[in-house]
Parts: sequence; C-alpha cells; structure tokens
Amino acid sequence: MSTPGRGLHGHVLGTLGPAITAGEYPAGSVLRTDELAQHFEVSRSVMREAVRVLESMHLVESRRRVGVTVLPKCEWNVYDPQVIRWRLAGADRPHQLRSLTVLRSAIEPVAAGLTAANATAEQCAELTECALGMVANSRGHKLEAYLIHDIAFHRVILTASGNEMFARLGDVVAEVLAGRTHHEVMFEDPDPAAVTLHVQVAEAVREGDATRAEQLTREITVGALQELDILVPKS
Amino acid sequence: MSTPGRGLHGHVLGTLGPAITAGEYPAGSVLRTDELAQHFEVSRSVMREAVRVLESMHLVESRRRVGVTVLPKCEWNVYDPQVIRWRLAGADRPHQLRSLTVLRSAIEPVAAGLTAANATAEQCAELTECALGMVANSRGHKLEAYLIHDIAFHRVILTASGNEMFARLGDVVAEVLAGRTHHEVMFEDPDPAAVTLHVQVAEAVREGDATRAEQLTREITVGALQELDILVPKS
DNA sequence: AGGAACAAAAAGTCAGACTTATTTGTCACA
DNA sequence: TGTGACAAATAAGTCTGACTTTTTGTTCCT
Repeated sequence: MSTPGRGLHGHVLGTLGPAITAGEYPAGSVLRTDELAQHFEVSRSVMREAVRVLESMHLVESRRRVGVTVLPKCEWNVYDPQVIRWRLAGADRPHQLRSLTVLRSAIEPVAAGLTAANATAEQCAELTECALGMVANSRGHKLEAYLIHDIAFHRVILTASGNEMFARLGDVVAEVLAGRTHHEVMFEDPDPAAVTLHVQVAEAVREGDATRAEQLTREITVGALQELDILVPKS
Repeated sequence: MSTPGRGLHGHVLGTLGPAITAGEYPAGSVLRTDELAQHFEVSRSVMREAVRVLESMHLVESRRRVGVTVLPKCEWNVYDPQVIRWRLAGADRPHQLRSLTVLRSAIEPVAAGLTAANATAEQCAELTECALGMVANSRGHKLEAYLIHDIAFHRVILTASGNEMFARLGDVVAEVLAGRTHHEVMFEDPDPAAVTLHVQVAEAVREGDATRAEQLTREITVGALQELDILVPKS
C-alpha cells in the first residue's frame, strides 16, 4: 500500500507526515527537533532530514530559537503526491476525494481535447484497447480487472495530451479511481452509461474530434461527481 | 526575486535545484554527496539535507553504493512551487509557460463557475473591486498597477471556488501573469476585450450565474493562450 | 515607559568514526 | 563456457558530541 519509506528518515516521515496532515498537530503547534528525535528513537541528523522534507512540503516551518512550527492547511503543497497519499489515508479522506474529483472534472475534459488533437496512432490503439478491456469486464463483478483498464484509460488520456502538468496527474487519478473501488462501497457493476462514454471518447480521439472528446469526457467527470455525492456525505 | 534560501542548505538548493531542472545534469547522471559537499564547501550533513529535499521533489534518487541519480523529467514533481519557479527562471521557460497557461485554461473556468455558486458577499465585492482596478489602469501604460489587480482578481476566483486544489494555484497564476508583464514583451496597454471580460465575470459571479462565469472565463483563458502563441515561439 | 545590554534556548553547522546495503569482480566448480 | 557462491570495494546511511548563530525574552538602567 503506502511506501514504508526507505531508511530511518523515511520511516519517521511515514509516521509524522500522516500525523500532521491528519491535523493531529493543529496549525501553530511547535515541535522541537530533539524531542522528536528522542520520540522516534533516531539521531538528530535523521530527524533533521525528515523535518527538511516536511518543510519543503510546506507542512512545517523551522525557525531558530522557536522550533518546528506546523503550518496552516492553506500553506501545504497539496499537489505533492506524498501529501495526497497521506491525506487520502487519513481522516479527511472524503473531503480530499471531493477536491480531487473536482480537479479531475476540470482537467480531464481539456486533456481529452488535446489528446484528440495530438495522440499518435499507438496511443489511439492503446486507448481503444483500454476501452475494450473496460467493456469486457463491465459485467459479472469483475471490478478489479475493470479498474485496471479504467486507470490505464485515463492515464493514456492525460499522458497523450502532451502537457506535462496533466500527465503528472495520472497517479492522482489512479489513486482516486482505486479508492472508489477499494474503499467506497461498490456493490454493482459499473454504470453502463459510463462504459459507453469511455468507448465513445476513444472513438472521438481516433477521429481527431477534439470538441466531441472534450464534451464526452466532461460527461464522464460529471458522472463521477454525481456518484461521489451519493457515496460520500457532502460536508 | 527568487528566495535566496535560508541557511546553507537553502543556498545549496538554490543553486543545485535550478541546475538540475535546467537539464544541466541529464537524466541518469550520478552525483556523489561527498563531491557535492566539497564543491559547495559545506559539510556532509548540510549536503545530505539538500539532497533529501531534491529527493522529495523527485528530482533525484539516492541509492546506496550508487550515489545520487538524476531522475528523468517525467518523474519530477512539476507542481512543486519551487520546481515551477526554478523552471520558469531557466532555459525552458517558454515551454513551462505554455504548460502552465494550458493548465490555467482548464482550471480557471471551472473555478469561476464554482465561485459564482459559492462566493460570499465580501468575495463578490473584492472581485468587483479588482475588476474596477483593472479598468482604471487599462490605459496609459500603467501596466504595473494593472498587473496587481489582475493577479488579485484571479486569486480571488481561485480561492473563492472553495476547492483547496484550485486555491493553491493562485501563486502559479500570479507567476504566469507577472512573467507576461515583466519578461515577455508588452508594448501596448492590455487588450480592452480582456478587461471587459473580467468585468463581466465579476458581474456573473455577483449574479450567481455559474454557467456564464465559466464561459466568460473560458474566453479569457483562450485569449491568454492566443496571446502566448504570438509572444513566445511554439515548439 | 523606552531602550540597551544580557542570558537562554533551540536550530544550524561541522567533523569524524562507524554501519550497512549493494554492486562488482573473482574464483572455483560444473 | 557459463554459473554459482563468496569476498572486496564503495558510497550512502547513521550516530555522537562539540561548537556557532540567531532570535526571543528578560532585566536593568535611564
């Protein structure tokens, strides 16, 4: 599941990071490096490295004579994959899931449009293959196989868009989709309408129809948002 | 301009980070901590902390018996504000600027729609104020004052959307807008059509018309993309 | 009350010794 | 010739202790 974190320093991060993102230490809390080092039973060098990483994520700020101050949520680097993972694993998972799904609803349609304009023949083929895989596993409670193709589909869309910022969201989307299957309840087979939409997006991309690809993808993300409204309580 | 980086460790980062993101060390290059420490005339502890931070940005990977390996661009945490700043300051500034503008074109319209639905009275007022400030400085080569209001406008849109992922892009948008004014050439006053659009967006938000706010913002970002196509050479 | 000098606290820095994992090379054996 | 195990080399990882620097809060003097 989550990376255990290589090295002592990684282990400390894997404990302290989730604790902070979970709000265990409220913003403004002050920690001392030495105490943390004692608590985790590591040397100060190791502790300092961990603090440096947390600082680079803007989760904390280290100041002389003061200590390590926990920063307010609005300062956090919420796009850091590690931070995303920590938050998804923690208490405000529902909230985070909603934020990310809204983000998807903004990004993916535009990405699909670009993909329709830029995709290579191979990428088109790959996309079609993914869509077919989704169809093949859309009935009979083969959710796991379906998920794999679903993730691959969206990853291709984001990568083939040719925009590096979009491409880098592949992991995030994967995490959101996987979360839906694994954590949130999914009794039935996936929505047939959604499956059809994916096939149609692949079609539109093959035909280079950017407008249609964008519009269809927008429908997919709207569906995802509606599904989320049903599955997780809206705050 | 760019943060000098507090502490020795920050100074090292401020030199090594830009060098890596500029592609000075091609992907796969191997560096050794000891050599780097000597080169920068700092202790190994300091150097290690810097490497840890670069590692958390996925710019490099540190492995025993091997050294510090530079990772390929596709692994980088391109949403890290620091990485964005380094890249904007470096050689592939045009490419980065285009990526970010496309990102804006995906995010901002959706954010504006949400803002129209969620904005408080204060936020509406603030938005209108920004738009008026833009109008007031749209003629007579008062680019600097115009820029301030432009940045504030988009920051309000992103913040008032209520989505933390959108809100966190405020700094990025600010950097892009500032770059347009400061680095790229801007002979004339801003495009009058763009100014009008901003005013209209503020109107739509006040009226709670999400669809119109989204559509108008889309027109703004389309304009920004076209402007970019003119100002910087498309690769 | 205002300001300057002082003391304490915590992060920052450094140097050196030691540990551990990983790679690479070697040598024997099949 | 190829393949296995074993040994050596190497660079990161870890720990410790001493020292420096900056910031904050206090105290004392005017």
